[in-house]
Amino acid sequence: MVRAPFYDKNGVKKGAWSREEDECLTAYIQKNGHPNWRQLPKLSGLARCGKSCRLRWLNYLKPNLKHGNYTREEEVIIIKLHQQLENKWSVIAEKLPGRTDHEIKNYWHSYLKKCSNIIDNEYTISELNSKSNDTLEEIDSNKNSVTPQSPSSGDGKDFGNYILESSTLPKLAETSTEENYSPSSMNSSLMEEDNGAPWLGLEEFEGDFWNEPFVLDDTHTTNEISIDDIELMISDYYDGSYMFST
DNA sequence: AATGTACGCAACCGCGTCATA
DNA sequence: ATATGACGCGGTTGCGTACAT
Repeated sequence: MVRAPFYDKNGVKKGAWSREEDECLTAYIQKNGHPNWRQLPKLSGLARCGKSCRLRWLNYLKPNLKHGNYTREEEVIIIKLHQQLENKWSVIAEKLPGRTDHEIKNYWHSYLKKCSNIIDNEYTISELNSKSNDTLEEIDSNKNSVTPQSPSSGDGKDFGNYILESSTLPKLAETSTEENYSPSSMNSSLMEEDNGAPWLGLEEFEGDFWNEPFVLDDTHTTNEISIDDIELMISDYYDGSYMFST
């Protein structure tokens, strides 16, 4: 799924990271931190460029990162923030604990972009929050014409099996071999339990997310964030008075 | 069963911004 | 005030997987 490892003309390794490299990088950073990414490969003994090390650490090795299993709340937040902020992924990521701009960006391009077309700027965040079921059924019928697909199932076609077959953690547990290993397994003990099910299969998806008034569910997010918070954050962002913080 | 196609994940690349000398 | 280096962000690309034909 990822690029095969190779060495460039300068002897710098590119492509997929091995387990040994991940362990080396993790151990070094946990011991020494990362005051200088450019020097880090030399000091840690990795044949990578600093940029690559930084990317690997921030997006995959850093503790407490969540992978996959986006909650509905997270998805709606991403869609609505993107509607207002466009491609400011780092800003959006700050409001989703455990998510990285990189992952959100990928998720957007692979899946949410399609969902956002359904809402398509017709509803404000507050409107989404207060829609009656009748009105949301209208959105639902529009949604059916778009036929969104599963984001994490490899090919996006087995949507109905999303939770059963592509839920990230169980899958990683099964495939954490030398060849298919994922660093997420290394961090599993550090990751908070992910209760959130993005969709409960196709049938429940159709009758749940799109038919129920949007209510942020605190059980799925570590940072409490309300609809009002989002709108305030967006308006403050544009007038320069909002300081994004975690 | 073999081949083609679509898609997602993970990595790389280029450029803008910031800090420092 | 300017030059340089490092970092961070957003866009793009490559490859593996799964479904369709």
